[in-house]
Amino acid sequence: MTDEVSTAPARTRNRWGEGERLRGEILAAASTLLSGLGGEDGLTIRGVARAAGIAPASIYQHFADRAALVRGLREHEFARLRTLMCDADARPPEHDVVARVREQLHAYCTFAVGNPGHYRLMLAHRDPAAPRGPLMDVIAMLTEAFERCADAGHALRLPADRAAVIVFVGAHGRVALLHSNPSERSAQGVPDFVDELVGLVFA
Amino acid sequence: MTDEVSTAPARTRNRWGEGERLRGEILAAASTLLSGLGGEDGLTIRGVARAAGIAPASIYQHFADRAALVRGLREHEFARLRTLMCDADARPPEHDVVARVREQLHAYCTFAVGNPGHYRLMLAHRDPAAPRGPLMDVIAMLTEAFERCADAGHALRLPADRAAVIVFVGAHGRVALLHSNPSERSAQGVPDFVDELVGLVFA
DNA sequence: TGTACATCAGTGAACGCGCGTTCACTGATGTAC
DNA sequence: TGTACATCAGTGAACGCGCGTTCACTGATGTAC
Repeated sequence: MTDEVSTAPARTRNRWGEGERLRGEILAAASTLLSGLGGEDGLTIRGVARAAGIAPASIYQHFADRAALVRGLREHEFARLRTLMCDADARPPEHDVVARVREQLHAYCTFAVGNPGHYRLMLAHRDPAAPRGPLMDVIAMLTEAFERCADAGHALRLPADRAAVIVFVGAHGRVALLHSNPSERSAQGVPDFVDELVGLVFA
Repeated sequence: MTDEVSTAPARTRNRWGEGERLRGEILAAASTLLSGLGGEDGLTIRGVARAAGIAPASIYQHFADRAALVRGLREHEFARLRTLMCDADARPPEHDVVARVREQLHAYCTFAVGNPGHYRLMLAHRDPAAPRGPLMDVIAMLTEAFERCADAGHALRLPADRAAVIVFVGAHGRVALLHSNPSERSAQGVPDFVDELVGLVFA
């Protein structure tokens, strides 16, 4: 049993004008912490401070309170997800529109499966200010992708926006179920499920 | 602002041999409490005791610890859900097998939409002892219902068990999304979504 | 029928803990003159 | 170039709080004789 305190080896402070760097380190530490956690709970100011090797009080120079920290982390992770999905969309040949929608969804699922804590945080949070928030971006990306499919002659059984919602919701359900049941180690079932679902929306 | 302590008006204790009744009262109080909550967190021993009008220590006569209380509540709610789904299945004329599968799903969604806290508790919990737990019962019911449809000549685009999983996962995803986004007040979207989904699995 | 005792339902007070947050501080690094 | 001062990054110690859990208890109700 190692002493966790002693493993943090006297962090050297940032130089003048580089105080903002700690903000990034705090988010990184919180992100790491979240990986070993089920969700937002357990993500405490003190815990993040421990993980970052700083004093709890130091966090308040960059985040007004715990809620602000969680908000910051949430935006941070949404940005990451968007990047992953864009990359995935660009991976197949441009004309293979069906492969592109599949890749987007697989990227989404890979992120969700690989980062349960982050995923929960991103979806479970309620922000009265931003009603649907960044999730709409994801659905919009999928809607566009399905529209491209329809334009390319791949007939849909529903309007593109409905198809996007159905597939997104299905993927979310599948992942959420996987997360709520860790004994189901076969994350492999997820892409298969998604492909099955995508198959259903095409005529 | 009323004093919450004074509103609990000197509970009269149960009579000899009726000590088990308090167990039910505790579960009922916890259930009520959960209705006003997002999930398991905030469901505290002390909070439940307050809601039930008893001393925190009294809970330990019926539940070994907080985990046992949560477990008890969970089983309690799963039993409720199963009953609702069975009732729903029996509502349409027996030969209308498609209506019966729809009704089951609507019952499921109605419960989930109307009881966010309970629903989260039921799905989010991890019990290494019972790998998939009572959720499998639900999926088994749906599989049976789809098999009845297939037998009655309503052709499926997938095997009955896959159809059940797809539809269940989709419904779960839809509900989970509704819960994570309380500004979406139109719970009406849920049954429509489910019907859309059911429509997709039939040829 | 009394009466001593066992059993039951439930409690009050205390414990140690980790939490979020505040506040006055320390010491290094930059700037003005 | 020195030196006084401002600014920065970050801290240590303390606060009050609600939590889970324990333990010795209280008082009512049943049972044995």
